[in-house]
Amino acid sequence: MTSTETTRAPATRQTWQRAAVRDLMERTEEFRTAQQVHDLLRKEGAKVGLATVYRALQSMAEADEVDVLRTPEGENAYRSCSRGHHHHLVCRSCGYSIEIHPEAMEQWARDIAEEHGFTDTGHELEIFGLCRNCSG
Amino acid sequence: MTSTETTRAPATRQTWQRAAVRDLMERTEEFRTAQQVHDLLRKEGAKVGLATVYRALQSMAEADEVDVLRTPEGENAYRSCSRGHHHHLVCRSCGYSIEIHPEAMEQWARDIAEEHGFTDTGHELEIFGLCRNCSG
DNA sequence: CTACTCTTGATAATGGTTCTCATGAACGCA
DNA sequence: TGCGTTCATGAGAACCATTATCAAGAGTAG
Repeated sequence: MTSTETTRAPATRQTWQRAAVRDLMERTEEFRTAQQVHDLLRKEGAKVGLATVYRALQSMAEADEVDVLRTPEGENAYRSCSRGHHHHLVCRSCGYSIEIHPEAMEQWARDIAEEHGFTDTGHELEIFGLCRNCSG
Repeated sequence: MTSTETTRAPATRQTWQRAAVRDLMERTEEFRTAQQVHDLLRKEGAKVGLATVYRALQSMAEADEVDVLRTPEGENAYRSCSRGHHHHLVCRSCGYSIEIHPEAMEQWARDIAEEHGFTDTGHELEIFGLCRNCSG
């Protein structure tokens, strides 16, 4: 908070690696794990380190540029998403997913929590199933 | 695969280790990880192996005797619970939790999924917050 | 009691994620 | 444009929860 206008947040540095990760994420519809992203980038010829992919996805998640989802296997999966809080309907076979915005459920969750004296609440909801393609 | 009527399900054998785990779980209200259960048992003087605790909790989860919950840190937490499908309201500070039975939400989740052509759906919902004690 | 088989448990292996740290690249500034 | 500071990178090690291994021990049926 100095008087000069140099008070900008450290602002993550712009590297081609981060750009590559962002670009890849914006080109795909499905959830991808860090390792998958890493593999895909290597296949495209981008020699990006695994740790870097992890870091990039992490900071993108913090910036709400991608959504994080913990798979039943315990891996973190990421997908580029619209801003704001929302949830997903995910195909457990192919990973195809749809964003859902359950305002009613959100309100209900808050109410339930408050009824029991809980504060500072958040929630996580995932609906899994088989999409039309995979169930046919 | 003999022809004799020995085809009964193996029926988990009754050991004091499994009994100890079950007993401990029934005495607690909060979610516990396998490692916590293991530590607690050792403190009580029960020399139970870690792998055994994992196995016991796993089979109890399959039998719906305990609920499984994946913590944000990626660990599995277990808590004895009533039978049937339900969700939890969990204090992120002390682990105190309340079962919730959101029939309305369940129906809504099914509807959303079907609307998008998804079949064989399931869902996971956890509401986290601070309980009265921890937020005071 | 015996025999058979499942369970146990110490330890190794697994696998996703994070840490380490030397090297290299970005950015601010002149 | 050149310099220096500082942050990002990446290869590999470390971490840590969980699972597999397998010999030894305990349950159970007969």
